[in-house]
This record gives sequence, structure tokens and C-alpha cells, in this order.
Amino acid sequence: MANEDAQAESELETMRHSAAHVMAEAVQSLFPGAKFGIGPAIEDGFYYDFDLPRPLTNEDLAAIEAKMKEIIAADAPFIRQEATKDEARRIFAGQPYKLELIDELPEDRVGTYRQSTFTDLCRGPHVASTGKVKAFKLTSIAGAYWKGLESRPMLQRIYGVAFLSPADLENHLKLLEEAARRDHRKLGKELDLFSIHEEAGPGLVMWHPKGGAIRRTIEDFWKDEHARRGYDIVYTPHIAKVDLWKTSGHWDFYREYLYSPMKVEEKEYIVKPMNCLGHILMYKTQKHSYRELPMRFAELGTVYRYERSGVLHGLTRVRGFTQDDAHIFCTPEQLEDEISGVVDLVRFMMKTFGFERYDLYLSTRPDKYAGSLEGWEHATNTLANVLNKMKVPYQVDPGEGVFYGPKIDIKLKDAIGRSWQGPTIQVDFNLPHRFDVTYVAADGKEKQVFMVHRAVLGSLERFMGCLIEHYAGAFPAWLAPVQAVIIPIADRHLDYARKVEAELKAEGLRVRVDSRTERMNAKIRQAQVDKVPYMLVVGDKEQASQCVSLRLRSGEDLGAQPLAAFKSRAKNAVATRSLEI
RNA sequence: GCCAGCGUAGCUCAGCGGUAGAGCAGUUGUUUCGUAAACAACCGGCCGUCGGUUCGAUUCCGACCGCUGGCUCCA
Repeated sequence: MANEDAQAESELETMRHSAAHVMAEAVQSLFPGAKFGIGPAIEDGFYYDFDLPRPLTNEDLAAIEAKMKEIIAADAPFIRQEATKDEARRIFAGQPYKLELIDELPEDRVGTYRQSTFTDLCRGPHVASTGKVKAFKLTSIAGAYWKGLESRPMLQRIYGVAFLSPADLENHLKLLEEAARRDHRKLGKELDLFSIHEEAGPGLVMWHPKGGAIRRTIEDFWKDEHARRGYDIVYTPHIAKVDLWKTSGHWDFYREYLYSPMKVEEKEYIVKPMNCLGHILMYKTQKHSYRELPMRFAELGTVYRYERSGVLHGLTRVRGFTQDDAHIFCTPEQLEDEISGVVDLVRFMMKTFGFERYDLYLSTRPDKYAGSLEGWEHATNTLANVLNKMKVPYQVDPGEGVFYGPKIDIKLKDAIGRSWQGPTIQVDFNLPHRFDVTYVAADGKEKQVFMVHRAVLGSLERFMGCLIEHYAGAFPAWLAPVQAVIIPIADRHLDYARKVEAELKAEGLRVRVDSRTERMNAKIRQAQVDKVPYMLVVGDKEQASQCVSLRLRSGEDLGAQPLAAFKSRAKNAVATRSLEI
């Protein structure tokens, strides 16, 4: 079974790669003189980079697609031929990018594939003939640097998606539509959650009352849970003297993300790009015994980083964001328990927010690193041990750790299967060394602490963006900005509606009355559009019997029930953070 | 930052070298209604900003700002 899957997988990948060649042939025939970069298969499809005499338009895309269909209909075989590098250089004369690739290949002989009149430098494999390229669609045009280097020319990249059957392609296109429907930028506007303003600056988020309600709920929950698990909640200022960042090394290594210093009484200050230094200073105000450790400082700390304008994106890539940060100071012996505690917290949080699936990655020591080899080994083993002991499956990313320590990254899968960068747990050998962060061990000697940075949600902005898309804006009751709308049928029911509102508010529920002079149907529609979990219809019947008629966001009409019954239902859903309403 | 596309009313979008339109939202009036949109009237735009071409620019050209898709990077 697994074998069949793997086979289908590689068949699909081969076909996608062949689709890239078909596209290249189409481009060659439509744009004689085109120069070719590379054209690999990627997740869901393929791309090819071209150097063309003019920018491509969407009309070109349609023309290329039509040409590709002709090529596929012609069903020309893919023919593999090996060539010496000299032969290859003759074949690809006039193709500077290909020549560059040939020069870089370690082998003496290189592979070429030809279909019809188009020949490409390629290791293969390919499908037997162009007719085997099945359901595909060209999706977008983008600029891409040759070899991803900003110093090299920018080529035009055409992306396409390709699948083994039209049904699969159709499914994929549906998924893209679904993703567009869930887009947090669109929903953020429609549900009145947040805004970003040109006047204020790109990448700077304003949380409106409704987004604010969600955020406060998350923050309160987060703080309570952290306090419960032995973290101390702390607060640090938004600016600090630049010297601090010189000591830490950020001024040298992280400069491109830092905002320019501002001068205050002849001293230079910067807006903080991270929270750790404040926590270190706090730790260092006293000498600490090993008996006091571990110490866990947690802060919802807002940081600012300069991001180039082209990379900003809704809530997921911004210039000011609030990390759900914490730093754990502990002894080497305590590291395992601490990591284990963090992983447990991560799992609890993910479950609570409704993420069932996630992938863990353990990133190990890169070539350039800070700290001692033993330290790295101890920390890396500890991270791996914890995951093994907790029976949490993970993948190793060799050499992908940050220079200051190994880390565990967790990628969340949302409701439609997309991955999001989520929790991260990083051991840091650099800062304790640079700031001389120590504790007094049992033998009376000062030792350097082990320091762990960790964020469970990542940043509130990005996490909320992810939540919005995960739930498509239909939040579970505990998170919903408005948990219930009370809908009076006629104006004479307003007083009763207000009474219901007051009672529910007294229970801490977020409710409001739709008092507009609208018909009930319009009010229900509005509540549906706003994705409010509970709608409480009140008319003559309900008023007489002290009831509410409960309609759920799902469309289910549960009929009249005593107000007390709804109260306990809603309170329970909120208190248990139920994912069901 | 780079490449490409886009920027028209609060929102979603039409339109166009002769000076701007729809739906929704908003306001007002009428309606008081039983599970996804009552009816009517009204209000609303320096057509992103700044230059240029033109008798005339929202429309064509350029620069800038912002957004979108990528490259690159990341919480």
C-alpha cells in the first residue's frame, strides 16, 4: 500500500516534470529566442523559468496553455540521450543558463531529453510521451531570480498545476477556491476584525473591537494557562538602548531587521525586535541558586522588525507583532523536563484551538554555531529524547538549527490541510554566554544557565490569521467575538430582549441585541453572515414563557427553551472551550 | 528590495480621451413581521498621489505610495 502510494507519487512527480518540458516547448515555439532556466516539479505542479524578450501577460498564459494542449495531442515521445559536456555545450549553445548548469555538473556525461523539436538538459526521468501529460492548468506568472540570487538576472517563472486525472485537478482548483474563501484578509474585513492602513504604515495592524475580543480571549487564556504551568508573567519596555543589542550580537547579525536608532538625551535607542534581553536583565538582577531554577518568564511582548515591503502579507507577515514569548532559565539536568513541559503545553494549546494535525521538525547544528560542541550535543539529544519519550513523531532537519542552538519547530495543519508555522522551541547558547547568565550550582561554582526561547502560538497576529482561516471565520463559541445575537421579532419585544441581554452579559457572555427596525429574517441573515454561533429569537411566545428560541449558526433550529437552559449551554461551551457549539 | 499585475463611493465591482455608474452598507420615512435580504426616497467619489502628453486625462505616459502573486526571508 505504502509502496503503491510512493509509486503513484513518483509517477505524478514525473508527469509534472514532463509537463514543465511541454510548457518549455510551447514557450519556445511562441517565443523564438527564449532562454531557458530550470523547470522542476513542485508540490501540486511545476514551474519553468524563462528569459524572454518581453513581460508575459495573462493572454500569453492562455496561448501557452493552448500550445501545450497541441503538443500533448501530438504525443511525441520523450527521448533520452546522454552527451559529453562538450556535446552538450554545442546542443545548448546560445542558452547561457543551461551552459552554466552544464559547467556545474560534476559528471562527465550529462542527460538530455528531447520531445519533438525541443531538447532540454535533464536528468529525468520523464513519461514515455507528451500524451501522458494529463490534467494541467497554468496558474500564474512571477518573477524569480536565477538560482534565487538577487545578484542574478530575474527570469519570468510560469507556475502550473498538474494531476493524473481531471477530477484531481478539479479538486485542487476547488481547494484553491476554498482557500480564497477563507482568506483572513478578506474575512478580517468582512467580519470587522482588523485593518491595516496606508496612512499608519504597511505591516502595522489595528485590532477592531471584534478582533480585539478574540485577541483578549486568547491572551487571557494564554496567561492563565502559563501561570498554571509555573510561568511568571512579565512585562518589558518597547525600546531599549542600542548597546544592549550590540552586546547580544543582534546589532551585527540581525541588523537588516532592526529599525534605525532614535536619539534620546544623546543616547541611541531602538525599538525591540525581540523580548529576550529584557528577560535576561531581569534574571540578572539577583544571583540565582540552582535551587531556584527553573525560572520561566513569559511575556506577550510586542516587537518590531523591518520586513522588506514585498514580503508583507495580511496578518502572517507584518512589521509589528506580539510574540507569545517565554524564556526558561534552567540547569542542564532540568532541560529535559523543561522541554517536555513545553511540548506538553504545545500539544494542549494546539488541541484547545482545534488543530488536530501538526508536524514536528528537529533542527540540528549548522556549520556555523555558537557554544560548545558538548552543549549542542546535550541539548540536541535532550530535544530528541523528549520527543521519543513522549512518542511524538518528528523529522530531523540536519544542519537547519539557528546558529545559537538546536530547535523544535511545529507546523500546524489547518482545516483544509495547509501548513502554518506554529510553535517553536529553541535552546540558546549565545545569549547566556554574551550576557554571562549564570546560576550557583550545588558545588558553589557559578555555571552558565541553559536558556530556552519558546513561543507556542508564534505571534498573536499570525496565529489569529491562521485561526481565521482554519475556522473560515466561524469561531467556536469561546472565541467568537459575538457569542449570541438576540433577535426581537417586533419592537414590542425589545424590552424583553434587553432583559435577556443583561442576564447573559452578567454571565460574562458576549451578546448583543439586534434592535434595528428590520424583519426577523434580515436579522437572522445578518447574524449568519457575521458567523455568530447562537441566535436567540424572542417574540410573544418567548416573552410569555421566559424562553428564547435558539437557532445555531449551522442553521439548526432548536426551538424554544428556557433562558436558563441556553445560559448553561453557552456557559458550558465557553468554559470547556468546546469546538462544538 | 526585485519582476509582473492591480488601485473608481464605507464594501464588492462596472465604465471611459469630452468631466462617473450599479448592488450592498449608511440616513430618513413607511412596515411590526416567526428562522438567510420588506418597500421607498435620500446621502455618498480630487477615479491612490505627484508630474507629463493633450484644447481637454479618471482614461494615455512616467515617478512615487499601497495592495496582490512570486523571488528572497520569517514569528
